[in-house]
Amino acid sequence: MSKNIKISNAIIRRLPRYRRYLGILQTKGVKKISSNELSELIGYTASQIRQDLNTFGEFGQQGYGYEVDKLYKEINRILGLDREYRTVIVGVGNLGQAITNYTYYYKIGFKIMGLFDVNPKIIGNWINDVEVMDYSRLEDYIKEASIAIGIICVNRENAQDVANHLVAGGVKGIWNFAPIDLIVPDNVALESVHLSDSLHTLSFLIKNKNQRTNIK
Amino acid sequence: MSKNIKISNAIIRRLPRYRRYLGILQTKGVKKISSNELSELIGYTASQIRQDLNTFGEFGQQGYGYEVDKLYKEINRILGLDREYRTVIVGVGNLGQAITNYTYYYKIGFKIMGLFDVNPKIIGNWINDVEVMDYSRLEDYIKEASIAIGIICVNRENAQDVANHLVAGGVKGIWNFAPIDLIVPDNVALESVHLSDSLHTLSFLIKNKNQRTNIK
DNA sequence: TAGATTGTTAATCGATTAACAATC
DNA sequence: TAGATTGTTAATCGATTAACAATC
Repeated sequence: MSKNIKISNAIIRRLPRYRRYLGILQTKGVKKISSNELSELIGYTASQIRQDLNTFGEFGQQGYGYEVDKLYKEINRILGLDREYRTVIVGVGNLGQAITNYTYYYKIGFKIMGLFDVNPKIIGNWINDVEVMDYSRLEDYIKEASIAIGIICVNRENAQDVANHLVAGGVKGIWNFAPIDLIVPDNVALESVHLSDSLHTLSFLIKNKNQRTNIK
Repeated sequence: MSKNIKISNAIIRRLPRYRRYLGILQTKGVKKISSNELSELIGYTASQIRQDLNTFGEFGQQGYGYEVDKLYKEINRILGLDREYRTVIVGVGNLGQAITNYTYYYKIGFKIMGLFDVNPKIIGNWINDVEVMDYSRLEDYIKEASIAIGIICVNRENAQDVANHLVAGGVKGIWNFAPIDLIVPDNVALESVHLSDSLHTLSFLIKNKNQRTNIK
Protein backbone atom coordinates (compact mmCIF):
# COMPACT_ATOMS: atom_id res chain seq x y z
CA MET A 1 0.00 0.00 0.00
CA SER A 2 2.89 2.39 0.61
CA LYS A 3 4.41 3.78 -2.56
CA ASN A 4 7.31 6.13 -3.04
CA ILE A 5 5.21 9.13 -3.92
CA LYS A 6 6.77 12.51 -3.34
CA ILE A 7 4.47 14.78 -1.40
CA SER A 8 4.49 18.25 -2.91
CA ASN A 9 5.61 21.10 -0.77
CA ALA A 10 2.26 22.79 -1.28
CA ILE A 11 0.48 19.91 0.44
CA ILE A 12 3.04 19.66 3.26
CA ARG A 13 2.51 23.33 4.14
CA ARG A 14 -1.24 22.82 4.37
CA LEU A 15 -1.07 19.85 6.73
CA PRO A 16 -0.32 21.74 9.97
CA ARG A 17 -3.20 24.05 9.15
CA TYR A 18 -5.62 21.16 8.79
CA ARG A 19 -4.37 19.99 12.15
CA ARG A 20 -4.96 23.39 13.71
CA TYR A 21 -8.56 23.66 12.54
CA LEU A 22 -9.38 20.07 13.39
CA GLY A 23 -7.98 20.64 16.88
CA ILE A 24 -10.29 23.61 17.33
CA LEU A 25 -13.27 21.64 16.04
CA GLN A 26 -12.47 18.82 18.43
CA THR A 27 -12.24 21.22 21.36
CA LYS A 28 -15.65 22.58 20.39
CA GLY A 29 -17.03 19.08 20.48
CA VAL A 30 -17.82 18.87 16.75
CA LYS A 31 -18.11 15.22 15.79
CA LYS A 32 -18.29 15.22 11.99
CA ILE A 33 -17.48 17.59 9.19
CA SER A 34 -17.84 17.52 5.41
CA SER A 35 -15.23 18.82 3.00
CA ASN A 36 -17.64 21.66 2.19
CA GLU A 37 -18.00 22.74 5.81
CA LEU A 38 -14.26 22.48 6.36
CA SER A 39 -13.74 24.54 3.21
CA GLU A 40 -15.83 27.40 4.65
CA LEU A 41 -13.73 27.34 7.78
CA ILE A 42 -10.23 26.85 6.50
CA GLY A 43 -10.47 28.60 3.16
CA TYR A 44 -9.27 25.85 0.85
CA THR A 45 -11.72 24.51 -1.74
CA ALA A 46 -13.61 21.37 -0.80
CA SER A 47 -12.05 19.71 -3.82
CA GLN A 48 -8.57 20.54 -2.64
CA ILE A 49 -9.30 19.25 0.84
CA ARG A 50 -10.48 15.92 -0.53
CA GLN A 51 -7.47 15.73 -2.84
CA ASP A 52 -5.06 16.52 -0.04
CA LEU A 53 -6.51 14.00 2.38
CA ASN A 54 -6.64 11.30 -0.27
CA THR A 55 -2.90 11.58 -0.76
CA PHE A 56 -2.56 9.80 2.57
CA GLY A 57 -5.58 7.56 2.76
CA GLU A 58 -9.35 7.27 2.66
CA PHE A 59 -10.40 8.91 5.88
CA GLY A 60 -13.97 9.86 5.04
CA GLN A 61 -17.21 8.08 4.44
CA GLN A 62 -19.33 8.71 1.38
CA GLY A 63 -22.63 10.40 2.09
CA TYR A 64 -21.47 11.32 5.59
CA GLY A 65 -18.20 13.21 5.74
CA TYR A 66 -15.20 12.95 8.05
CA GLU A 67 -15.14 12.11 11.72
CA VAL A 68 -13.29 14.97 13.41
CA ASP A 69 -11.63 12.84 16.09
CA LYS A 70 -10.40 10.26 13.64
CA LEU A 71 -9.19 12.78 11.07
CA TYR A 72 -7.36 14.79 13.72
CA LYS A 73 -5.61 11.67 14.91
CA GLU A 74 -4.69 10.66 11.36
CA ILE A 75 -3.20 14.06 10.59
CA ASN A 76 -1.20 13.97 13.78
CA ARG A 77 0.13 10.61 12.72
CA ILE A 78 0.92 11.87 9.20
CA LEU A 79 2.78 14.82 10.70
CA GLY A 80 4.74 12.50 12.96
CA LEU A 81 3.24 14.04 16.09
CA ASP A 82 2.43 10.63 17.57
CA ARG A 83 5.89 10.34 19.11
CA GLU A 84 8.35 12.33 21.19
CA TYR A 85 11.32 14.28 19.90
CA ARG A 86 14.19 15.07 22.18
CA THR A 87 15.60 18.47 21.30
CA VAL A 88 18.38 20.89 22.14
CA ILE A 89 18.52 24.62 21.61
CA VAL A 90 21.79 26.23 20.60
CA GLY A 91 22.12 29.93 21.32
CA VAL A 92 20.50 31.14 24.53
CA GLY A 93 19.93 34.77 23.59
CA ASN A 94 16.54 36.41 23.63
CA LEU A 95 15.24 34.38 20.74
CA GLY A 96 16.65 31.15 22.15
CA GLN A 97 14.97 31.77 25.48
CA ALA A 98 11.70 32.69 23.81
CA ILE A 99 11.78 29.53 21.73
CA THR A 100 12.63 27.55 24.84
CA ASN A 101 9.53 28.88 26.53
CA TYR A 102 7.44 28.63 23.41
CA THR A 103 8.39 25.03 22.76
CA TYR A 104 7.92 24.35 26.45
CA TYR A 105 4.41 25.70 26.20
CA TYR A 106 3.51 23.93 22.97
CA LYS A 107 5.42 20.96 24.14
CA ILE A 108 3.28 18.15 22.82
CA GLY A 109 5.98 15.81 21.66
CA PHE A 110 8.91 18.20 21.73
CA LYS A 111 11.00 17.88 24.85
CA ILE A 112 13.88 20.28 25.42
CA MET A 113 16.73 18.31 26.97
CA GLY A 114 19.53 20.85 26.90
CA LEU A 115 20.52 24.40 26.06
CA PHE A 116 23.93 25.31 24.65
CA ASP A 117 25.90 28.52 24.48
CA VAL A 118 29.48 29.77 24.39
CA ASN A 119 28.95 32.51 26.97
CA PRO A 120 30.59 31.41 30.27
CA LYS A 121 28.33 33.77 32.21
CA ILE A 122 25.22 31.75 31.44
CA ILE A 123 26.69 28.25 31.20
CA GLY A 124 25.46 26.38 34.26
CA ASN A 125 22.25 28.38 34.52
CA TRP A 126 18.89 26.65 34.44
CA ILE A 127 15.97 27.89 32.34
CA ASN A 128 12.62 26.13 32.69
CA ASP A 129 14.30 23.12 34.33
CA VAL A 130 16.83 22.87 31.52
CA GLU A 131 20.55 23.39 31.99
CA VAL A 132 22.65 25.69 29.85
CA MET A 133 25.74 23.72 28.81
CA ASP A 134 29.01 24.55 27.11
CA TYR A 135 28.80 24.60 23.32
CA SER A 136 31.90 22.41 23.10
CA ARG A 137 29.89 19.58 24.66
CA LEU A 138 27.14 19.74 22.01
CA GLU A 139 28.17 16.92 19.71
CA ASP A 140 28.82 14.43 22.52
CA TYR A 141 25.63 15.34 24.31
CA ILE A 142 23.54 14.75 21.19
CA LYS A 143 24.95 11.24 20.96
CA GLU A 144 24.60 10.47 24.67
CA ALA A 145 21.07 11.81 25.01
CA SER A 146 19.74 10.61 21.63
CA ILE A 147 18.73 14.08 20.52
CA ALA A 148 16.53 14.10 17.40
CA ILE A 149 16.16 17.83 16.77
CA GLY A 150 18.55 20.76 17.06
CA ILE A 151 17.16 24.27 17.22
CA ILE A 152 19.51 26.97 15.99
CA CYS A 153 19.13 30.37 17.62
CA VAL A 154 22.59 31.79 17.00
CA ASN A 155 23.50 34.53 14.54
CA ARG A 156 24.10 34.11 10.83
CA GLU A 157 27.86 33.89 11.13
CA ASN A 158 27.84 30.86 13.44
CA ALA A 159 24.75 29.04 12.21
CA GLN A 160 26.46 26.76 9.68
CA ASP A 161 29.05 25.70 12.25
CA VAL A 162 26.28 24.81 14.69
CA ALA A 163 24.48 22.89 11.94
CA ASN A 164 27.64 20.90 11.20
CA HIS A 165 28.00 19.90 14.84
CA LEU A 166 24.33 18.98 15.08
CA VAL A 167 24.64 16.81 11.98
CA ALA A 168 27.86 15.22 13.25
CA GLY A 169 26.09 14.44 16.51
CA GLY A 170 23.36 12.71 14.56
CA VAL A 171 20.21 14.82 14.76
CA LYS A 172 17.40 13.92 12.38
CA GLY A 173 16.17 17.45 11.93
CA ILE A 174 17.15 21.10 12.36
CA TRP A 175 14.84 24.02 13.17
CA ASN A 176 16.77 27.07 12.08
CA PHE A 177 16.11 30.68 13.08
CA ALA A 178 19.29 32.22 11.66
CA PRO A 179 18.84 34.24 8.45
CA ILE A 180 20.86 31.89 6.26
CA ASP A 181 20.15 28.92 3.99
CA LEU A 182 22.02 26.13 5.75
CA ILE A 183 23.61 23.22 3.95
CA VAL A 184 22.81 19.84 5.48
CA PRO A 185 22.99 16.25 4.18
CA ASP A 186 20.01 14.76 2.38
CA ASN A 187 19.02 12.56 5.29
CA VAL A 188 18.66 15.47 7.70
CA ALA A 189 15.43 17.47 7.63
CA LEU A 190 15.74 21.25 7.65
CA GLU A 191 13.04 23.78 8.44
CA SER A 192 13.96 27.44 8.62
CA VAL A 193 12.03 30.34 10.06
CA HIS A 194 13.34 33.42 8.33
CA LEU A 195 11.98 36.20 10.50
CA SER A 196 13.65 38.95 8.50
CA ASP A 197 12.25 37.57 5.24
CA SER A 198 8.82 37.52 6.83
CA LEU A 199 9.12 41.12 8.00
CA HIS A 200 10.28 42.20 4.56
CA THR A 201 7.32 40.41 3.02
CA LEU A 202 5.04 42.41 5.30
CA SER A 203 6.74 45.58 4.13
CA PHE A 204 6.10 44.60 0.50
CA LEU A 205 2.45 43.80 1.21
CA ILE A 206 1.92 47.15 2.94
CA LYS A 207 3.45 49.03 0.06
CA ASN A 208 1.35 47.18 -2.50
CA LYS A 209 -1.91 47.60 -0.61
CA ASN A 210 -1.59 51.34 -0.65
CA GLN A 211 -0.34 52.52 -3.97
CA ARG A 212 0.16 50.29 -6.92
CA THR A 213 3.89 49.79 -7.13
CA ASN A 214 6.05 50.61 -10.10
CA ILE A 215 5.28 47.48 -11.98
CA LYS A 216 5.93 47.19 -15.64
CA MET B 1 4.19 52.23 -17.17
CA SER B 2 2.54 51.03 -13.96
CA LYS B 3 -0.18 48.48 -14.58
CA ASN B 4 -2.44 46.74 -12.12
CA ILE B 5 -0.71 43.42 -12.33
CA LYS B 6 -1.15 41.10 -9.41
CA ILE B 7 2.17 39.79 -8.17
CA SER B 8 1.91 36.08 -7.44
CA ASN B 9 2.58 34.92 -3.95
CA ALA B 10 5.35 32.69 -5.25
CA ILE B 11 7.28 35.71 -6.50
CA ILE B 12 6.66 37.75 -3.34
CA ARG B 13 8.15 34.99 -1.19
CA ARG B 14 11.30 34.94 -3.31
CA LEU B 15 11.95 38.67 -3.12
CA PRO B 16 13.38 38.81 0.43
CA ARG B 17 15.69 35.97 -0.52
CA TYR B 18 17.03 37.86 -3.52
CA ARG B 19 17.62 40.74 -1.16
CA ARG B 20 19.49 38.54 1.28
CA TYR B 21 21.89 37.15 -1.31
CA LEU B 22 22.45 40.49 -2.98
CA GLY B 23 23.26 41.98 0.41
CA ILE B 24 25.90 39.32 0.97
CA LEU B 25 27.35 39.86 -2.50
CA GLN B 26 27.51 43.58 -1.89
CA THR B 27 29.29 43.05 1.43
CA LYS B 28 31.79 40.85 -0.36
CA GLY B 29 32.43 43.65 -2.83
CA VAL B 30 31.05 41.82 -5.87
CA LYS B 31 30.16 44.39 -8.52
CA LYS B 32 28.28 42.46 -11.19
CA ILE B 33 26.47 39.16 -11.43
CA SER B 34 24.73 37.27 -14.23
CA SER B 35 21.48 35.39 -13.78
CA ASN B 36 23.48 32.17 -14.19
CA GLU B 37 25.91 33.01 -11.41
CA LEU B 38 23.08 34.12 -9.14
CA SER B 39 21.28 30.88 -9.96
CA GLU B 40 24.25 28.82 -8.67
CA LEU B 41 24.19 30.78 -5.46
CA ILE B 42 20.52 31.13 -4.69
CA GLY B 43 19.22 27.92 -6.20
CA TYR B 44 16.53 29.30 -8.47
CA THR B 45 16.94 28.73 -12.23
CA ALA B 46 18.51 31.56 -14.21
CA SER B 47 15.32 31.71 -16.22
CA GLN B 48 13.21 32.16 -13.14
CA ILE B 49 15.48 34.88 -11.83
CA ARG B 50 15.19 36.84 -15.07
CA GLN B 51 11.43 36.33 -15.12
CA ASP B 52 11.06 37.45 -11.51
CA LEU B 53 13.16 40.57 -11.93
CA ASN B 54 11.40 41.52 -15.15
CA THR B 55 8.11 41.64 -13.33
CA PHE B 56 9.33 44.87 -11.79
CA GLY B 57 11.56 46.39 -14.43
CA GLU B 58 14.57 45.99 -16.66
CA PHE B 59 17.44 46.02 -14.22
CA GLY B 60 20.08 44.22 -16.26
CA GLN B 61 22.16 44.91 -19.28
CA GLN B 62 22.37 42.49 -22.19
CA GLY B 63 25.75 40.86 -22.62
CA TYR B 64 26.83 42.05 -19.19
CA GLY B 65 24.51 41.06 -16.37
CA TYR B 66 23.23 42.91 -13.33
CA GLU B 67 25.03 45.47 -11.22
CA VAL B 68 24.86 44.20 -7.65
CA ASP B 69 24.59 47.63 -6.01
CA LYS B 70 21.84 48.76 -8.30
CA LEU B 71 19.87 45.54 -8.11
CA TYR B 72 20.10 45.47 -4.32
CA LYS B 73 18.80 49.01 -4.15
CA GLU B 74 15.96 48.22 -6.55
CA ILE B 75 14.86 45.18 -4.58
CA ASN B 76 14.92 47.19 -1.38
CA ARG B 77 12.70 49.72 -3.07
CA ILE B 78 10.36 47.02 -4.38
CA LEU B 79 10.11 45.57 -0.88
CA GLY B 80 9.31 48.99 0.53
CA LEU B 81 12.49 49.03 2.61
CA ASP B 82 13.41 52.53 1.47
CA ARG B 83 11.34 54.12 4.23
CA GLU B 84 10.74 53.86 7.95
CA TYR B 85 7.91 52.03 9.67
CA ARG B 86 6.90 52.98 13.17
CA THR B 87 5.80 49.87 15.03
CA VAL B 88 4.35 48.69 18.32
CA ILE B 89 4.55 45.27 19.91
CA VAL B 90 1.56 43.93 21.80
CA GLY B 91 2.27 41.21 24.35
CA VAL B 92 5.53 41.53 26.24
CA GLY B 93 6.08 37.88 27.13
CA ASN B 94 9.17 35.95 26.15
CA LEU B 95 8.36 36.03 22.48
CA GLY B 96 7.44 39.71 22.55
CA GLN B 97 10.71 40.57 24.21
CA ALA B 98 12.68 38.42 21.79
CA ILE B 99 10.97 40.08 18.83
CA THR B 100 11.62 43.47 20.41
CA ASN B 101 15.30 42.70 20.54
CA TYR B 102 15.33 41.00 17.17
CA THR B 103 13.62 43.88 15.43
CA TYR B 104 15.86 46.24 17.33
CA TYR B 105 18.86 44.41 15.97
CA TYR B 106 17.59 44.14 12.42
CA LYS B 107 16.17 47.56 12.73
CA ILE B 108 16.77 48.94 9.27
CA GLY B 109 13.53 50.77 8.75
CA PHE B 110 11.54 49.25 11.59
CA LYS B 111 11.43 51.42 14.66
CA ILE B 112 9.74 50.13 17.80
CA MET B 113 7.90 53.03 19.39
CA GLY B 114 5.95 51.30 22.13
CA LEU B 115 5.25 48.02 23.88
CA PHE B 116 1.82 47.10 25.23
CA ASP B 117 0.62 44.61 27.79
CA VAL B 118 -2.20 44.08 30.28
CA ASN B 119 0.06 42.96 33.12
CA PRO B 120 0.30 45.82 35.67
CA LYS B 121 3.59 44.43 36.97
CA ILE B 122 5.45 45.25 33.76
CA ILE B 123 3.53 48.35 32.62
CA GLY B 124 5.89 51.27 33.08
CA ASN B 125 9.02 49.18 32.54
CA TRP B 126 11.47 50.06 29.82
CA ILE B 127 12.96 47.50 27.44
CA ASN B 128 15.63 48.63 24.98
CA ASP B 129 14.63 52.28 25.47
CA VAL B 130 10.99 51.48 24.82
CA GLU B 131 8.26 51.87 27.43
CA VAL B 132 5.73 49.18 28.26
CA MET B 133 2.30 50.83 28.22
CA ASP B 134 -1.19 49.80 29.25
CA TYR B 135 -3.05 47.82 26.59
CA SER B 136 -6.08 50.08 27.02
CA ARG B 137 -4.03 52.94 25.56
CA LEU B 138 -3.15 51.02 22.38
CA GLU B 139 -5.69 52.43 19.95
CA ASP B 140 -5.12 56.06 20.96
CA TYR B 141 -1.38 55.66 20.89
CA ILE B 142 -1.42 54.27 17.35
CA LYS B 143 -3.28 57.35 16.19
CA GLU B 144 -1.11 59.82 18.12
CA ALA B 145 2.20 58.27 17.12
CA SER B 146 1.29 57.37 13.52
CA ILE B 147 2.08 53.71 13.98
CA ALA B 148 2.23 51.76 10.71
CA ILE B 149 2.80 48.22 11.94
CA GLY B 150 1.45 46.27 14.91
CA ILE B 151 3.26 43.14 16.03
CA ILE B 152 1.07 40.61 17.83
CA CYS B 153 2.83 38.48 20.45
CA VAL B 154 -0.15 37.53 22.60
CA ASN B 155 -1.79 34.12 22.82
CA ARG B 156 -4.34 32.71 20.41
CA GLU B 157 -7.34 33.65 22.54
CA ASN B 158 -6.55 37.38 22.56
CA ALA B 159 -4.97 37.81 19.15
CA GLN B 160 -8.10 38.75 17.21
CA ASP B 161 -9.03 41.37 19.81
CA VAL B 162 -5.57 42.90 19.52
CA ALA B 163 -5.87 42.85 15.74
CA ASN B 164 -9.20 44.67 15.92
CA HIS B 165 -7.69 47.42 18.06
CA LEU B 166 -4.67 47.72 15.79
CA VAL B 167 -6.95 48.06 12.77
CA ALA B 168 -9.20 50.57 14.56
CA GLY B 169 -6.10 52.58 15.42
CA GLY B 170 -5.18 52.63 11.74
CA VAL B 171 -2.13 50.43 11.25
CA LYS B 172 -1.22 49.53 7.69
CA GLY B 173 0.12 46.08 8.49
CA ILE B 174 0.13 43.38 11.15
CA TRP B 175 2.94 40.93 11.93
CA ASN B 176 1.24 38.11 13.77
CA PHE B 177 2.92 35.44 15.90
CA ALA B 178 -0.22 33.94 17.43
CA PRO B 179 -1.26 30.56 16.04
CA ILE B 180 -4.48 31.77 14.46
CA ASP B 181 -5.61 33.04 11.06
CA LEU B 182 -6.66 36.59 11.85
CA ILE B 183 -9.41 38.41 10.02
CA VAL B 184 -8.47 41.93 8.93
CA PRO B 185 -9.90 44.34 6.34
CA ASP B 186 -8.64 44.22 2.77
CA ASN B 187 -6.61 47.39 3.09
CA VAL B 188 -4.54 46.07 6.00
CA ALA B 189 -1.58 43.80 5.19
CA LEU B 190 -1.22 40.67 7.28
CA GLU B 191 1.83 38.48 7.63
CA SER B 192 1.77 35.62 10.10
CA VAL B 193 4.62 33.57 11.49
CA HIS B 194 3.09 30.29 12.57
CA LEU B 195 5.84 28.80 14.70
CA SER B 196 3.83 25.73 15.62
CA ASP B 197 3.00 25.03 11.97
CA SER B 198 6.69 25.32 11.17
CA LEU B 199 7.66 22.90 13.93
CA HIS B 200 5.02 20.44 12.77
CA THR B 201 6.34 20.70 9.24
CA LEU B 202 9.78 19.79 10.55
CA SER B 203 8.27 16.78 12.27
CA PHE B 204 6.69 15.68 8.99
CA LEU B 205 9.94 16.13 7.10
CA ILE B 206 11.86 14.07 9.66
CA LYS B 207 9.35 11.27 9.48
CA ASN B 208 9.40 11.23 5.69
CA LYS B 209 13.17 11.29 5.42
CA ASN B 210 13.50 8.13 7.43
CA GLN B 211 10.86 5.66 6.46
CA ARG B 212 8.49 6.17 3.62
CA THR B 213 5.21 7.12 5.26
CA ASN B 214 1.99 5.29 4.80
CA ILE B 215 1.09 6.87 1.56
CA LYS B 216 -1.50 5.37 -0.70
C1' DT C 1 -34.39 3.67 -1.44
C1' DA C 2 -33.04 8.61 -2.12
C1' DG C 3 -29.86 12.03 -0.74
C1' DA C 4 -25.49 13.24 0.45
C1' DT C 5 -20.79 13.29 0.12
C1' DT C 6 -16.61 11.03 -0.71
C1' DG C 7 -12.81 9.35 -3.81
C1' DT C 8 -10.93 9.96 -8.20
C1' DT C 9 -10.49 11.15 -13.02
C1' DA C 10 -10.51 14.91 -16.34
C1' DA C 11 -10.11 19.84 -17.40
C1' DT C 12 -8.20 24.11 -16.32
C1' DC C 13 -5.23 27.26 -14.63
C1' DG C 14 -0.92 29.19 -13.23
C1' DA C 15 3.89 28.86 -12.48
C1' DT C 16 8.30 27.29 -14.10
C1' DT C 17 11.49 26.23 -17.63
C1' DA C 18 13.28 26.39 -22.30
C1' DA C 19 14.40 28.83 -26.28
C1' DC C 20 15.80 32.58 -28.82
C1' DA C 21 15.69 37.24 -30.71
C1' DA C 22 17.29 41.69 -29.13
C1' DT C 23 21.15 44.21 -27.86
C1' DC C 24 25.01 45.67 -25.13
C1' DT D 1 32.47 42.84 -34.85
C1' DA D 2 31.79 38.53 -32.01
C1' DG D 3 30.46 36.85 -27.63
C1' DA D 4 27.68 37.17 -23.86
C1' DT D 5 23.63 37.74 -21.52
C1' DT D 6 19.37 39.91 -20.96
C1' DG D 7 14.30 40.41 -21.86
C1' DT D 8 10.49 37.98 -23.48
C1' DT D 9 7.71 34.64 -25.93
C1' DA D 10 6.54 29.77 -26.28
C1' DA D 11 6.44 25.11 -24.29
C1' DT D 12 6.13 22.34 -20.38
C1' DC D 13 5.09 20.99 -16.07
C1' DG D 14 2.58 20.76 -11.83
C1' DA D 15 -1.04 22.20 -8.89
C1' DT D 16 -5.82 23.43 -8.41
C1' DT D 17 -10.53 23.06 -9.61
C1' DA D 18 -14.50 20.85 -11.72
C1' DA D 19 -17.17 16.96 -12.56
C1' DC D 20 -19.09 12.72 -11.65
C1' DA D 21 -19.25 7.80 -10.65
C1' DA D 22 -19.01 5.07 -6.48
C1' DT D 23 -21.10 4.19 -2.27
C1' DC D 24 -22.55 4.94 2.39
